[in-house]
Amino acid sequence: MPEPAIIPLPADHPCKDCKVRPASFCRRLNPETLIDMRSIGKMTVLDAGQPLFFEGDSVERVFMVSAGALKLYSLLGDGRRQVTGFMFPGDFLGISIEDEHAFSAEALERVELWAFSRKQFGEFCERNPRVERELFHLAAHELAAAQQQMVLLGRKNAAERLASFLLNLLCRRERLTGKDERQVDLPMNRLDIADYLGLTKETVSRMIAQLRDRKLIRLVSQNSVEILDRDMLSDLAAGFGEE
Amino acid sequence: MPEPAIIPLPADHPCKDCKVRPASFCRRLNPETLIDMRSIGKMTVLDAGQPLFFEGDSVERVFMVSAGALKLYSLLGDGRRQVTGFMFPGDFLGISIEDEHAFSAEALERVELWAFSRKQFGEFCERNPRVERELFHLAAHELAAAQQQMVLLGRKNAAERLASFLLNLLCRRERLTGKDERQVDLPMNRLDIADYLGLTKETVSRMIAQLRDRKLIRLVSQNSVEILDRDMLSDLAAGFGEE
DNA sequence: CGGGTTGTTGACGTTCATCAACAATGGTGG
DNA sequence: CCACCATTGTTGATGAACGTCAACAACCCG
Repeated sequence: MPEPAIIPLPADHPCKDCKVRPASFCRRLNPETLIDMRSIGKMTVLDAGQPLFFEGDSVERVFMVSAGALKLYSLLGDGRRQVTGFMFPGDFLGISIEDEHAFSAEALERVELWAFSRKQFGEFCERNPRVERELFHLAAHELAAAQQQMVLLGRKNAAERLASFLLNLLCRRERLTGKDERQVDLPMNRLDIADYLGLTKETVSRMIAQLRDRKLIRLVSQNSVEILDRDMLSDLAAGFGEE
Repeated sequence: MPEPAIIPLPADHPCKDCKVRPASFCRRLNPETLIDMRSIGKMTVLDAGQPLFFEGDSVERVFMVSAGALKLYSLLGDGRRQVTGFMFPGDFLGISIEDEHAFSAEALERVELWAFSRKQFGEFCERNPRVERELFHLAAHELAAAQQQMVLLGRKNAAERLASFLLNLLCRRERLTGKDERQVDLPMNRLDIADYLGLTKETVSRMIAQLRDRKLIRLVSQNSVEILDRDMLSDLAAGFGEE
């Protein structure tokens, strides 16, 4: 099994469009912390479609994504689904004060994770006081992202939701690679996107087509989009579509 | 100016309907911590409608609500508004790793707050190592609530949103009073509720009327609701409406 | 190649938004 | 105490955005 890569803390790369402010870029723990953690971590691999845990499962382990992508989701009583987030390399999962997971997590593609038992992780936090603060920063970043998603779900129309989503993915990719990007890969399918944006897969499909026809994006393939007009897309995402 | 009351950490009062798990009840700091903080806090009062800060303002102070209620909101480019939360006694505001507020805060009624300068608060955290952990718990609770709100905004219909909202307010009230309650006060107007639930004020009005006609609630006054059938309301809120 | 899965497009329906009129409320001053 | 008026809430008629259902097309992996 390969040694999982250390995800570097990116330089303060400005997130051009998603309006997540610089200080909130602490989604990743800093590299020193990660190196220390290496000793207690255990590598785990999931194939596409495999669940990592379900909503309601007891929280046994903490994970850091090393490669691949996952989706997080909750279900309503009659089966309606809301995807509450996607996880990419460097992201943490399962850090919780709760005893039960508040959502389910499932691999979108082959995923590599570092797994830490809750106990190990707790002890590690004891030994490394700064971790507590870093965890708080992680949570604060997630919270800021969640608030933006509330604005999206509560007040944006379908086209604006798609634009926001694509720009968010672009920014996350840029944070990973550390350079400007024009292309976004979509490891999730249309239904996952729909359940993330509070739409149906048909509407997602139509809106992608609309953005394509408006020459804001180009479909490199079904699961890869090139951003053609980032400024227009950004204005659209922020609710300046018509003015 | 009156000494602000210390909000007691409620006993592990089970939140019957909102499905927020027990461990996440740490929205409030524990009483000892609060007593320590008293020495560095400064009392502030706002009248109804007064802003506490705006989105984009630099974060100068940290607040704890002592009496009254506030709303938090974000705006889109063309003025569409999403209320991202309401704050009640015991809740913290402005704790942020960011230099700018990510949302605006405005008093719904007369509000009393304890204010701490960021510096003072930072020093206080240094002197009291457990505060860091408590802050993490606060953030984790907010995050869990935000994820539930995403499910609401993404996948619930208008009646389900209203039901969830009323039960949430009921649970928060029960946590404050420490006993079972049947009645909910609504310090916010219909437009605020609408902007919180991703609806219009007309739809909010109609849905309140619908829940009243279905005998799930009773309107004590325009701004006060009695919960008549908590179980039915809870099923409705959780997406078990028709089954 | 071929069949199952996923994505796209069209026709139609439903839910909620919009617009408009009216009713209730509450604070103010006569 | 009540009349007045601004504000907020309610209700109805209509419309638009998005959901639903269905058919078809593209993709993918053996």
